[in-house]
Amino acid sequence: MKIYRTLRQAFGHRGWWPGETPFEVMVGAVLTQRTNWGNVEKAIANLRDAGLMAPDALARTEPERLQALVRPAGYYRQKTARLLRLVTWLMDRAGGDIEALREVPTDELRAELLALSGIGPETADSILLYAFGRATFVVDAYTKRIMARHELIDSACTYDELKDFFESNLPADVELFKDYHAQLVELGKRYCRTVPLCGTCPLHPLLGDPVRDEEL
DNA sequence: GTCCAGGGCCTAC
DNA sequence: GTAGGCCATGGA
Repeated sequence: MKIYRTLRQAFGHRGWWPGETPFEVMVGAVLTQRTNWGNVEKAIANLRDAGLMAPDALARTEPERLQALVRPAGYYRQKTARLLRLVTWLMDRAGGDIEALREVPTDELRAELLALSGIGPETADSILLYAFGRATFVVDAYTKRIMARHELIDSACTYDELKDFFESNLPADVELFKDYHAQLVELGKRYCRTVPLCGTCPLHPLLGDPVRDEEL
């Protein structure tokens, strides 16, 4: 927990995923794919203003209308199709009620989400962690970049390998996983965009001190 | 004007 | 199995 403690000390608790409801978090997870969050917020506001931030209403919306609302988030044709598939799944599976999925095992839900075209590992795990409250670690571009730059992982490792690396070396705690991922994104945004290895990065002082798996 | 964001899919070798 | 192209908008 050395890395986590260091980040948390630097940035404070983040907890993080903007969204008024679990359903909005789920929608945001699709809209934010390869997209700046500022653009996602515009699309979310459009959906909210149109009264479509609810599973049943969204599922019944015409694709053409949805495309116009989702447009600011980019890739709007793809994202419209992805949102409709996701919300249709939620309606079919649980009548649109995320709470009703409470008894379903996480692995099962993950497999069902991944089976939807347009929902890959990161989007599925974001939904599981931040919308469904499951202890699933989310790996994103920042996570991989940060871990590789600090030579904690092989830069060629896969999504699942990196996810397992975190999950097998941390207690399976939802709040910890949420905040840890948020911390890594914050670090990535501030220090890990262009500079290969930045001396002012809060993790920098740890480098002389070999970081072992259990010190994640 | 150029770069690129909290991915994922499809196609070619 | 993996590299490369494609999807699209808006802010720096």
